Amino acid sequence: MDLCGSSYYIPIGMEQVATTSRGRPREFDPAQALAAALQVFWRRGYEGASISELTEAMGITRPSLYACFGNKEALFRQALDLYETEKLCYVKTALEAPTARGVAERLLRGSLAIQCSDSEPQGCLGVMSTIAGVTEADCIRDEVLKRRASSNAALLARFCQAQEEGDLPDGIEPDALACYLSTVMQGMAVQASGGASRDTLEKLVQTTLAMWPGR
Amino acid sequence: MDLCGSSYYIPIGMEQVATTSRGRPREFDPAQALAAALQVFWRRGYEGASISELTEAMGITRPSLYACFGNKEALFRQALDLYETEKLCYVKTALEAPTARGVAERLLRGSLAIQCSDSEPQGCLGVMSTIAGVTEADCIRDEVLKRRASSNAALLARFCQAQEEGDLPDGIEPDALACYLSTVMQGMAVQASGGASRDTLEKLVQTTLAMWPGR
DNA sequence: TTCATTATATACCGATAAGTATGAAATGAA
DNA sequence: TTCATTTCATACTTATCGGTATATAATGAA
Repeated sequence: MDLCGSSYYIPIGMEQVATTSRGRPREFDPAQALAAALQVFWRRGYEGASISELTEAMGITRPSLYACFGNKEALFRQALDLYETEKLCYVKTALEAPTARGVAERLLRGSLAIQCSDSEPQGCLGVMSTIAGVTEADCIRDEVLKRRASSNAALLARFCQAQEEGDLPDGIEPDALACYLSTVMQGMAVQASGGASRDTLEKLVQTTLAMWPGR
Repeated sequence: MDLCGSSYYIPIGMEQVATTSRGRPREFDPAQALAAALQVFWRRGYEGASISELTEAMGITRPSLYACFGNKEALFRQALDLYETEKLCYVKTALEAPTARGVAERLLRGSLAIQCSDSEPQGCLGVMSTIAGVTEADCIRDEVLKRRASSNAALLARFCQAQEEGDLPDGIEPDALACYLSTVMQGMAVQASGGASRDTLEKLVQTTLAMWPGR
């Protein structure tokens, strides 16, 4: 796979900036095409998204897709990257909340906001990609699980800090709480995928917070 | 589609019992074959399970599958029926617990037991089938959502009763609690699909119960 | 035995999947 | 202009999908 030349993603360690290309100029914007691909993966899942559907949504031809993004799997990874930076950025700020309960509230509300957008698919791309593809590309599943694990680690670290600050509910360990909160968020994604309304999920967030000891 | 004669599933309203057939006798046990099919659907999801994989696991040929079960979708529905009667039977007894908290505990533990079997796939067939197939056979998704809704209705009814008995946590409505509990169980299924260990899920159940007000 | 009936095995069908070969078109460099 | 380079458009490849046609084998009934 040759990703040199004027390819969109500049190989690591190339001293020569690849913005000035020599041959025929590309007629589409890779960033825009990738955003369109993300929407398709988000709606259909990895296996459910066919190359034909992707190219149509991206407004490019099949060989252009392969030349620019490598193959379906590589395209999906790049879509995942975009999803993380654009949609999961709320996680970082959520972890900066002053209390453990505040972290939970920000995470739940952030998750709600993504999954109930009127203009975007319902549900969570990550949850879809681990569940849907129990068979499929195992590497896809592993990739998503790896990213999820790193996110969980950050949450765990935050709750460890909370424990030191005496900020956790009685008798609950940081890892247990992190796992619990992740689970609720993943359950929320399942609800959203199933077509749950924004009101339903709003109420779900409220209920979860109501169950959280020590308002 | 002709399902008469000695077919396994006797058409409704046939006065003539179909157990005594006339032609060549079937060489496999439909119930056993269906159980094998369930395992495949459970591991792979509806779309992920190919007819070839199904027939191999069922130990029958392709035309036998179609003759006996109709088609892939009909086979899946029958597998769902089997899943409900064999794997989801714990729901019924769970609802008979004396307190709302007892209902939750039985549901969570029952769910745990299914999803952590050593001999069977991890995760929940129902959750897989709604998430995985956001694209795929919409009718499959709708079917599973319909069954889930009926199960949710039963849970809601039980929590309404609990409310009358003054058995609900303060300030929490029956529908909110039912939705919350369903969500946690669905999140558990996501965790299980992702390979979470039995210990992890045990702890998750404990944490969820610890969050439940009023021991 | 003869025949209608049902199940089996094999080989096939059209559709679609992911991925690619090939030649024309558009650029910068020489 | 000439040429190496890169993109684009069309058409193709191989594999697999769900589903079926067809012929043969095994049974009960007449």
